[in-house]
Amino acid sequence: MAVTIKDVAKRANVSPSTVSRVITDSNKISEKTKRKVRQVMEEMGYHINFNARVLVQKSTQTIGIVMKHSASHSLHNPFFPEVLRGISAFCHEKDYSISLTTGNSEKSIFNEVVKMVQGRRVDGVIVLYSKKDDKVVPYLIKQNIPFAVIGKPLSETNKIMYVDNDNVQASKEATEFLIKLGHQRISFIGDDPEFQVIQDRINGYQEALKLHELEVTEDYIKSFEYGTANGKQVVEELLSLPEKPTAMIISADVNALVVMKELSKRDIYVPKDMSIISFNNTIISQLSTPPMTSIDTQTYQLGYEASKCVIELIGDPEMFKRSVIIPTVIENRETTAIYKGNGKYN
Amino acid sequence: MAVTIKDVAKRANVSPSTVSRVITDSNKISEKTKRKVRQVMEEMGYHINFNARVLVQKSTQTIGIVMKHSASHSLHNPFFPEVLRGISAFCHEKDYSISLTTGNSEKSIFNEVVKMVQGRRVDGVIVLYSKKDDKVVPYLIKQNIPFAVIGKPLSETNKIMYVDNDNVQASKEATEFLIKLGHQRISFIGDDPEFQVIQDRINGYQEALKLHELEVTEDYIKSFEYGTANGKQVVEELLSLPEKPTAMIISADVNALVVMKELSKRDIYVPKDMSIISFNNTIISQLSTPPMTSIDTQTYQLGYEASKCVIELIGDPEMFKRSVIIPTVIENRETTAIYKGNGKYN
DNA sequence: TTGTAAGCGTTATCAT
DNA sequence: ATGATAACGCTTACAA
Repeated sequence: MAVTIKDVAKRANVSPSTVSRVITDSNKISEKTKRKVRQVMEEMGYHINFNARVLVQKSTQTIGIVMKHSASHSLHNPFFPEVLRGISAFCHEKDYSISLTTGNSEKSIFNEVVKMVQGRRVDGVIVLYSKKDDKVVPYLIKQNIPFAVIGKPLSETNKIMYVDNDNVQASKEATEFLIKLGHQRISFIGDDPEFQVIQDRINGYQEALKLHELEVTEDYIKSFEYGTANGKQVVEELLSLPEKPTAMIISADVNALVVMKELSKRDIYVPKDMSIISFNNTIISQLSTPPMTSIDTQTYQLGYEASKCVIELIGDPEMFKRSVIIPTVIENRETTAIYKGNGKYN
Repeated sequence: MAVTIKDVAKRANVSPSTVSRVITDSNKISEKTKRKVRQVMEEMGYHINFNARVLVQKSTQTIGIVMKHSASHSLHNPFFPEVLRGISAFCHEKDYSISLTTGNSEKSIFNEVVKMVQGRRVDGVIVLYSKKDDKVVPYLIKQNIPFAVIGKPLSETNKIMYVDNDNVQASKEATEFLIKLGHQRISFIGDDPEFQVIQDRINGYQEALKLHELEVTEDYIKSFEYGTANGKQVVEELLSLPEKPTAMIISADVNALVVMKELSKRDIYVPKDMSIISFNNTIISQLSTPPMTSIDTQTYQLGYEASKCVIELIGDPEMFKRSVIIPTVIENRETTAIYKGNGKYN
């Protein structure tokens, strides 16, 4: 059996409460006693039992991270490690631990969240997505537990702390970037359209088109998820259109890579025949051939700010529910080119 | 204040222990009582306080995951999400939670491990690396807590559960694969040589060379870490050698990507002028241009088996300390070609 | 089958 | 500045 506070107390000839006070470095304990007790703790190899402390203090110093349904999905996307890195960094600064959901369906993840929250295993939660008809966020509101969302919540935005890019704006800028290069037939390829981030980006894309009096063609808006065969299909559909697009905005750089591969199979060269802008600017877009023009969403920062939000909220549950917008920047690399009308099919 | 077992007991006109027994679905409680108690729990919105249970049962149903020093390093490598996915999958099956280290130095990670273990926050631990002079593993042995290592431990292998590929063999096979294609000047590029996995792969590489009576040239053995400028330097050094290599084995596909980029800058074509085999077969090697010939280390499986090991070990701490070797397979893609002597510099 | 009561290892309150 | 004692919310002998 492990050494407890009582064992230490006995050996140091003090009471358990004194030992406890030494642990928290209370200023009501004399330096002399502190030294003595600390020495005994050292000798006996004492270490605090975290669970006992949690039970009485009701603070776990742990935050739970809720991934998208299908951890697999989340974990396949290089977005995840990067956001986790940001979360992790701030948690480390504040000495918080991180607990991860493991489920692979919406339902099992929801159950885990309930277990985390009701089981008092976490002091706060970060939800890594925002999705239509999602039950997690409403549940967290109801439970009144500190949480932050990465992405833009669909409702009650005033009651929710969230960290997001201005995806509408970012996508609008990406579109305008292409328009300024002379492109008129621009396609938008998302991943799962159920997530708000995709909706926002579609909106920004459409706004830009309208602003420049270009037609909004539903046929140009596609989506597929990495890992399915649909990448190929999407490319085929787009290329079989009578008016083929000359540029694409692709909402995740993994997907952009898939598209580029499919294009190259068909001898369509990027950026000569097709311009591409991807989102996220992960290592993938930096190292692809050719390196991608990509919207840097500053994923690390997204994570960092999110954990900052929750941890502050834990400290003051009544605090003003601010939301944080992380700026995006276009990394102009080599997958975008001026439209010259001399591409494969113009 | 949350609803406790006592509140439920009172309302259901039973004793707290009865409620407790209903929670654990004890077979000594009548169906009738169970139904009644469950209904009251439902009505009152009861949910178990996990920490209280942990305190008495001494089981947290949580495993801790120890990343390489610098979470950033770990998290930048697509190996990590994949191994986590495997760990996560088995943990989910067994209803275990996952807790992550957040530190970014060897020292801070070690402290976190101590906190996890001594603070009784985890029942077991998975160490995601094996490294010379690492303090974590010896500590875990000393504490006698169930743990598993992903990678080959440097000593006391009989006392340690570990899951690994046969990296010596895998690297040997990779080398022989290239030799059979006619290559004689083969370079090996690792990442951090402090990790055992790199040592093993270097050994396998050298074994193969010797077996085929090829010279082992120290100048051909290089290493660099992603994120540093050293990738460029390594390529430059290799290319300035009087006897330039015609093939490379690169110990992580992110690094391979960096090398390929540097080669392409110098108009050296893969595989025409240079053959490349990478390790890990992540999405990166699958989608690179050209797609890489890569050793699939079955990272997911590595994670899955590791969590299986710890969780079994938690169930039976005296169990035989087996080790699991996950087979590797060469994915033959387009970065390797027969050596024809007509490359850039032959 | 159910209840009583002790105990898990802390911290917090109230004395001293 | 320190000690005694009662929580915290649960499980588990032991008793009934």
